[in-house]
Amino acid sequence: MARTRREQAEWRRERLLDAALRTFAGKGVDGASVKDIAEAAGVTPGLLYRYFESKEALVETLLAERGFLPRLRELLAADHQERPATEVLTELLGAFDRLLADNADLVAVFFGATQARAALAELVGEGRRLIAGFLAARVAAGELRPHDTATAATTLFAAVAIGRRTGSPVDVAGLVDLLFPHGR
Amino acid sequence: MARTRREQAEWRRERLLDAALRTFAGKGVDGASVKDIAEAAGVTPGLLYRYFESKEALVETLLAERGFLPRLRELLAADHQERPATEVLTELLGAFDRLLADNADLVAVFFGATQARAALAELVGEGRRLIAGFLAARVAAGELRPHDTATAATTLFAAVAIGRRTGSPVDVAGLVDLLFPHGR
Amino acid sequence: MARTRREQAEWRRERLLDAALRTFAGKGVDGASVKDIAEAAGVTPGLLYRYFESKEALVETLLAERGFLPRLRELLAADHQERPATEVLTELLGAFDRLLADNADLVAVFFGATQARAALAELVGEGRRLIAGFLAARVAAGELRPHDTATAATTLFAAVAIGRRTGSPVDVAGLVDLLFPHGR
Amino acid sequence: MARTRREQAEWRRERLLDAALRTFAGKGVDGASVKDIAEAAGVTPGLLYRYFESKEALVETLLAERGFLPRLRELLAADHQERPATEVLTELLGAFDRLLADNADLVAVFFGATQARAALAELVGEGRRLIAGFLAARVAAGELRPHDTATAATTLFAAVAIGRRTGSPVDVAGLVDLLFPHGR
DNA sequence: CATGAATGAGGATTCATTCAT
DNA sequence: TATGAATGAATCCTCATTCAT
Repeated sequence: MARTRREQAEWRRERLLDAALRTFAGKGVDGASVKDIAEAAGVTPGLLYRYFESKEALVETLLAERGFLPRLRELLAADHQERPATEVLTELLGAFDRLLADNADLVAVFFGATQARAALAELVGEGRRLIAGFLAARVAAGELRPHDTATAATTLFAAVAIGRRTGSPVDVAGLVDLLFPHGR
Repeated sequence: MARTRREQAEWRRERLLDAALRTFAGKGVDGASVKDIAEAAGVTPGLLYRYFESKEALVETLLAERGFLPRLRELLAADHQERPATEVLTELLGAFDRLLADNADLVAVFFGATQARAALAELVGEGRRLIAGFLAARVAAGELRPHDTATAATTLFAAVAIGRRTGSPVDVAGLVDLLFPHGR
Repeated sequence: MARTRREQAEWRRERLLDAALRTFAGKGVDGASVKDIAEAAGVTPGLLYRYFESKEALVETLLAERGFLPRLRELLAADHQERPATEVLTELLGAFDRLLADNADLVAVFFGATQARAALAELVGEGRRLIAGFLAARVAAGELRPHDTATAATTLFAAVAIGRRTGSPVDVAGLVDLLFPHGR
Repeated sequence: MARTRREQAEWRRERLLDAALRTFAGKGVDGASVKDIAEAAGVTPGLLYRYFESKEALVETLLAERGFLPRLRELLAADHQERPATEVLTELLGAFDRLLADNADLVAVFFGATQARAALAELVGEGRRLIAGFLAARVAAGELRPHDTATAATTLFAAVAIGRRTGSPVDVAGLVDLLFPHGR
C-alpha cells in the first residue's frame, strides 16, 4: 500500500513481465496481443509502453531478465572436486530439470519465439560445453571410462530437456546410471 | 502439360502445401500471411481457399500429410530379428536423423506452431515406445544388459532431435556406443 | 454498371483521390484520418491500402497527379507575340486565378501539408520565372517601360495567390493597370 | 533566482509558449505532441496543463499573445503626415517584412494550422484596410495618382508576404517604385 | 479454375489528458 | 509547483476471408 513511486514502478514492471510470460506461454509470442498481456496484468495496453518500448522489446527483456542461463551457469560453475562423478552429474541434471520445471512458461516461450531460437541454441551449447568439460576432467582423472564426452554431454542435456518439454520427465538417476553403469 | 482436371488440382494442392511449408518454416506460422503463401506458390490468396478451408486447416493438413510419423513407423516396424542390436539402433537413429534433416522446414514448423505441440509430443512418444519395445526384447533375449529401457529410448531420441534442432547433429554411432559399450 | 475490372479499379482509385482531396482540404492532412477518407469515399479503410501504400503515399500521389503545375506551364508556354503585353498579362493572370479557384481544395492542401511546402515554392518560382521572362522581352521590345521585372513578376503572382487564399480575389485587370498604367 | 511565485509562474508560462512555438514551427501543430513541447521546455507533460487548458488552448494563446497583429497596427497607426508617400510606404512594408522575418516560426504555424486560417485572413485584411486608407488619403491630397487603392494595398502586402514565405524576400524599395514610379 | 476487389475485425502504437503523490 | 503513472480513444495499418466476375 504505502509504496513509493519508485517501488510502485518497479512492482508494476515485474507484474507486466509476469503477465507477459504467462500470456506468451499460453498463446505463443505471436498469438498473444499486447491487449491480452495488458488485460492479464489488469492495466491498459498504453501503459505497457511506458515500461517497454515495444512488444519486441518486451520479449527481449523477458528472455534477458527471466532467462535461466545465469542460474544454469552458477549450477555448473560450482566446484565438485571431491565427490563421485555420477553423484555430481545426478545433482546437476536434477537441478537443471527443476530449473526447466520451474520455468515451464519461459521454456514454452523459448521453444516458440523466433527471437528465442538463438537463445535456445546458446543455452544448450553452453550447458553442453560445461558438462563436457566436467566429464573430460573425470576421464582424465581415470574416474570415468574414456568416451566421447561431447556426445555424452549433449545426450544428457537433451534427454532432460525433451523429457520436460514433452511432459514426461526423465528419471535423472536412471539416466546417469544408463550412461555410466557402476559409476564408470 | 496434358493434365486432367483431377491431376491439375492435385498438383496445385501439393504446390500450395510446398509453398506453405517453406513460408511457415521461414516466417513462422503466425508470421506468414496467406498472401505470403499464395505469392510463394505464384497464385492469389483467394485460390488458396478453394483447396483449404482456412489457414488453420492448411497447417493441420501440412502436419497430417507431410508429418513424418508414418515414415517413422515404417522404419521402426521393420523386422530386425537377426542383426545385432547396436547395428539396428545405429541404423534406426541414423534414419531418424536423416528424416529430421530432410524435413528441416517441417521440424521448424513443429517446434514453433502452437497447434503442433501435441503432434510433437505424439511423435516423440510414439518413437519412444517403439524403441523401448525393441530394447526390451533384446534385453529379454539376453543380448543387451538389463537397463531402464524407457529412459534409454527417450535419451536416444532426444539426443538426435536436439542435435538437429540446435544445428550440431550428434554422431549416431558414437551415441549408441555411449549407451551400449561393447555392444551390450 | 457494366464496368470491366480494370475500369472499376481505375474509377475507384480516382474516387479515393477525390475523397482524399476533399477530406484533406477540410481537416488538413494531419487532421484527416484514413478512416475519414475511406468514409468520404464510401469504403472501408483497408481498401485504401490496395490502392495506395500508405497515407503518405496518398498525399504524394495527390500532389503529383492532381497538381496544377503542368497546366500552369501550358498557360505560360503559349506564344503571345502579336498582342499587347497588358492584354496578355491580364489573360494569363486571369487563367491563373481561375486555376486557383478551380483547385481551391488542392490549394488548401498545398498551404497546409509540410510535404507540400517544396511544391508550393516550386510552383511560385516557376510562374515567377516565366512571367519575368515575358516582361523582360516586352521591355526589350520597348513596349513596357524599363522596370524590375523579377519583382514585378513576384508581385503579380503573389497578389493573385493571396487574393484567392484569403477569400477576396483580386481584380486582375485592375492589378495589371496598377503596375502598367496606360499599358506601359 | 530570488523570484516571487508570481514571477516564476509568469516566467514558466513564457518558456512554455517559446517551446511550443519552436516545436510547432518544426513539426507542425498536429505533428508536435504535448510530450514534445514539454520536453522542449524541460518539464513534464502534466505541468503544461497547469498553464493551459488543452493543446488547442495553447495554440490559441500562441496566436493571440505572440501574433504580430498588434505590432502591425502600431506600425500602421503612426502619423506620417509630413513625409512623402513612397518613403512612408517603403518604411512600412520594410517593417512588415522584418516582422515576418523575425517571426518565421510563427508564420510557419500560421500557414500550417487549421485553426490559424481565420487569423491569417484577418491579418491580411487588417493590413490591407490600413494601407488602403493611407493610399486613399494621399490620392485625395493629390500626392499619388488616382488608382485602385484596395488592389494596390493587397498587392503590396501579398508581394512581401509571399516573398518571405517562399524564401526569396522581395526588394521593398523596388516594389514601391514599381507601383509608384517617380513617387506617384 | 482463378482472380482480385472488398470487408471487418483486430494488430501495435501514440497521444491528449487526468490525478494521486 | 511539479511529477509521472495510468487511461481510453484514436491512429495507421495488416490480414484472413468472401465473392462477383
